Amino acid sequence: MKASKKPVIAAECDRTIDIYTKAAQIFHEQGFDATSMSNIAAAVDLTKAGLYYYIESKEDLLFAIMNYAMERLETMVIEPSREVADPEQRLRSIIERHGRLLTEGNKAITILTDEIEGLKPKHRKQILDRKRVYFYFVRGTLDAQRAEKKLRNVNTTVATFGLFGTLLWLPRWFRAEGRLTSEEVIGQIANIALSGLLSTSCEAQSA
Amino acid sequence: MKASKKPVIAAECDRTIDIYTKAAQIFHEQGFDATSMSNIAAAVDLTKAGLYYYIESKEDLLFAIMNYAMERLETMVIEPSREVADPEQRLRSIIERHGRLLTEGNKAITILTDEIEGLKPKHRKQILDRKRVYFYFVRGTLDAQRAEKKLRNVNTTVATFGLFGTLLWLPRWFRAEGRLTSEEVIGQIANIALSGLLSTSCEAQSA
DNA sequence: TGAGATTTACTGACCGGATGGTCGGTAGAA
DNA sequence: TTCTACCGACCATCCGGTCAGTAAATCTCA
Repeated sequence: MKASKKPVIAAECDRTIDIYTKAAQIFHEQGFDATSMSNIAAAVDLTKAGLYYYIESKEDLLFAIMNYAMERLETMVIEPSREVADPEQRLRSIIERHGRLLTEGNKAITILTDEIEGLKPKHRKQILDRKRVYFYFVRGTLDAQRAEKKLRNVNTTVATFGLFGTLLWLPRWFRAEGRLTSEEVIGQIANIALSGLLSTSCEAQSA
Repeated sequence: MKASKKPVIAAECDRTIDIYTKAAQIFHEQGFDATSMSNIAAAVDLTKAGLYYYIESKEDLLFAIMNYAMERLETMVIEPSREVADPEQRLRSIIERHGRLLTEGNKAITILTDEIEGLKPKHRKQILDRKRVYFYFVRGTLDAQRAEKKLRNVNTTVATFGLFGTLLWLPRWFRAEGRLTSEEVIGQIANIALSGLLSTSCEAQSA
């Protein structure tokens, strides 16, 4: 018999999580296509054949990583932010929580944006559908600001993608060993984004 | 004898430009590693062997595309913007010109950000060095705003990367067939960025 | 002008190596 | 004895790249 009793839902046993994390790390460094299964196997102290005891295929591994990352995004960014009633504070919560996820060590979350092309169409659609929910949630938060007449005169779709650009670019340049801590950087980004989008606080509060 | 008398400077004959453009398009769609040389050859109506009459290697093709893209960035964004004396107007010029390059048809410019890992270290360093010049140019423009006390209380490095994120994310979502024209989108992005970074115009002027 | 030489632009067939994936087997725990 | 976790060896396929050869265009010079 082959692996994965619960094929997709992620977060099974210790070993599986370890494989996801290490694989995500390597995919992040080298890219999905440039990474061989032997690479990953070696990183988790297995042979390639041993690795296939835990996963079904390379594409399946990528899909599992992305599902794992989506779960983290949902539980650590979306769900807590939904609880925030005030739209401005909700926006700040989204930026800060998503920023934290992107700057912490686990690279699964960056795979989510960089390697969708590696998925088969069916799996890709599943992930994109889940991402779309997040997109609408953020855009809806901006629309709510518009209702309160706090939003500048901008198209909310453009504003949302603009914000995502700034956020998702973070892992490409942020270094934990650098001069600024992740909290400092995230705070600054939140301030820039909020003052770029909202007309209320002409000088945003400091982090 | 093999190809390329002027090996790297790009923009040789018609056919070479055609190859660069088509290859950039396919690299953009499928990724560098996922694209085979036969793919590219077929797209320009050649056999793989015929393609190698024009290029030296796959990596060399990527490098040529990136040099070509850097040249366009330098002549169409950096050089004209250097002429703009006022820092705020210079920043707007950078955003608008770079935005235009990113939303027009030629995909070479997006390869520049997405496929650096495909280059050999030596070539990668050359491209990164050239990119760094651009980075310092933009950050310098923000520093100039600070000197004029028009910049909000933000770290200019964070602000620069934040701006790059918004810009470089553009080609991932913008569709020329969509509701908004590229000029409208670029104008909105410029307004958001300028009001996010500068404290002068609390409501930025419309495009 | 035109016959022969050379160059340009290209092809089909081929090669070594790497890759994703499989399979029969096995040590040790339960 | 059965099941879990794993390995060494193997396979078909594909990929980047090469090479010998060639049709047509271009040049050379009597």
